[in-house]
Amino acid sequence: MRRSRAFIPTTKEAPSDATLASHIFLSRAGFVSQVASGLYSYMPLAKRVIKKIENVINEEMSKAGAQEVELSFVTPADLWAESGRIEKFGKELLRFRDRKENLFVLGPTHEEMMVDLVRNRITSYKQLPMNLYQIKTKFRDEARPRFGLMRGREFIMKDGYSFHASVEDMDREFDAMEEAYKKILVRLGLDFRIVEADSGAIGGSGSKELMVIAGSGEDTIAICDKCEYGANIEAAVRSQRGDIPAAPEGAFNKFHTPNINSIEDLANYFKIDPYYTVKCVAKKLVYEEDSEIVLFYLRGSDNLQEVKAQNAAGALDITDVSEEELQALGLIPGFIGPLDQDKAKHVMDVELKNATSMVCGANESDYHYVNVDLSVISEVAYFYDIAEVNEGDCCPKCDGTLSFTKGIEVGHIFKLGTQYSKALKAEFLDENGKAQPFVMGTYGMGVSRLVAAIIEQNHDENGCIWTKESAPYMVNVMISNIKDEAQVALGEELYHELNASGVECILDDGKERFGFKMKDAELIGFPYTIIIGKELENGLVQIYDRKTTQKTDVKSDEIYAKIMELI
RNA sequence: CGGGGUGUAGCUCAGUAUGGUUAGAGUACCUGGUUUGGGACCAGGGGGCCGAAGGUUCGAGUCCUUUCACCCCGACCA
Repeated sequence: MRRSRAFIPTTKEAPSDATLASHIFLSRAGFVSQVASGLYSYMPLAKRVIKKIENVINEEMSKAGAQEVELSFVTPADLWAESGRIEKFGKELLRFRDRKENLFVLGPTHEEMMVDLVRNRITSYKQLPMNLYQIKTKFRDEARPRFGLMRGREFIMKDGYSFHASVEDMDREFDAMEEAYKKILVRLGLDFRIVEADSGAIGGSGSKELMVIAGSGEDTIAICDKCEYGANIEAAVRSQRGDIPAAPEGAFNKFHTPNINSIEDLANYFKIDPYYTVKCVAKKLVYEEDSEIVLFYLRGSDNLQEVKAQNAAGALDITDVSEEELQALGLIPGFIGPLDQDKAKHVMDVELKNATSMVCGANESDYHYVNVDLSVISEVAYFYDIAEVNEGDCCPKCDGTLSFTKGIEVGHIFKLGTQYSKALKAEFLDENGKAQPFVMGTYGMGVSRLVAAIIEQNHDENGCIWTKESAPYMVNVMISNIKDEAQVALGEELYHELNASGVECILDDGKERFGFKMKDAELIGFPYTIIIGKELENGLVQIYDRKTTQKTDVKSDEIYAKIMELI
């Protein structure tokens, strides 16, 4: 492609609302253009990158034995009613009626559609397993789209669904998909981590997220410094703490603790480690029909993980509670404790089971109990892992230490089980001629989000730095002075040679000056730019490596061989 | 969905408190010239229903009402 003919509208300034590097650079370099909230048009460069990513996905899916299909974007609302998700998905589902007044939704994900496709077509265990996927535009009417391509309403996603005769076979496929996804991200040149995730309300026996490591990521993940363990903070667990502080001594007693109503004050007052205090976090749990206040108890050194808390209570939602609401129940904020207390439901963190030498609220203003032995209630209390892991905690898989990092969720794989096949009555006959619902797995990967994630991880102050497998063009042949005939001649020759060799390249034949062309090349982020400039008089050209920003002199008659070697 | 903000040239923004020539700048674009290794310079030029609708007024980008869009914080996000 000739730069002079290409539709690559680069700009010096970014849209005022762009804050993320990917949003700024993809806009400035002429990859995308916003048309409405969460809606973007892809210009030629972006389209090329998307195709690159799709190719990698297609190749790896093909190797893994998955088959590509394409389901209609507009999906009948009936199917969503059948699975019950039309309610659950709520306003994110964009609904509309056709001229015959039939209700449709724009597909935000395609479980129902895929199950509908295979039901009554795959009818025997002999036809299983089956893995079908598509790469397609999705639409979710997000309450608040943001961050450019990272969280749009319309986005491109690869979504795959596998069908199995047994849980064991689904597990096997799940592992195979994890491997395939790993290969895709490795090929795209990304630094990522596969982490354990909260399965959420959708259920299923397990799920993992593929996180691209980037400071701008919206998810916090805990990773081990020694082994492969990694988990979303919502799901992260830890092993027993190694360096347990010395326990305070003394006998059970009730102490006057005037105005001591925070963990910090309490620990200071008794000169003990917060580890030996009991923290109470009150939350309102919302269920389908009603809601209630639940008290969550943890060690003072820990914080409540709300997703875990919500799961522990089996609730749909978890919200904050005001002091007034607590007082209305007869609870005294700052002095709530688990002993002799039945005003609200309790959930105790597993670490409190049989804990001794604890200080906790006495459910009486300005009083705490000390040296409490919680084994007295360990038989009857409800224990659940509700603590959020802290940085420095012990890895649950080895003796390493956990640390936090931010990640961008670019993939999510789920063990769905029979949830959808049961709801939609998608069954096959097993060896015994008995009807069974399909055991399913589902595997998603955000294609347009990957475009943004690549840039989040690979950019500098001057612009994009595309990885080799994702670059819209591998080589930019830059003629620095279009009026110099020798430069033009070599540029044209090289351009034709590279094209003939199947190298994707741009010939920068514009009339701009050197500095402008360099800034442009850096902004767009071609992995290599061949600078044909004034050194040509001495028989030299340069190769500019976008990643290292190094310029290397190469003899002009060796440049073709050299660049072919690099790419 | 709650709270806040902004809509003026392709883009980034002045101008709006106090209504009054022909609505501005930078950048981008076009023409001519100079320049040619880090977004260059000079001269000339095109480009606007001042988000939309209604109202007040002799007169509205500016005041009033309604409405739409976009953005930010939060909630939400199989």
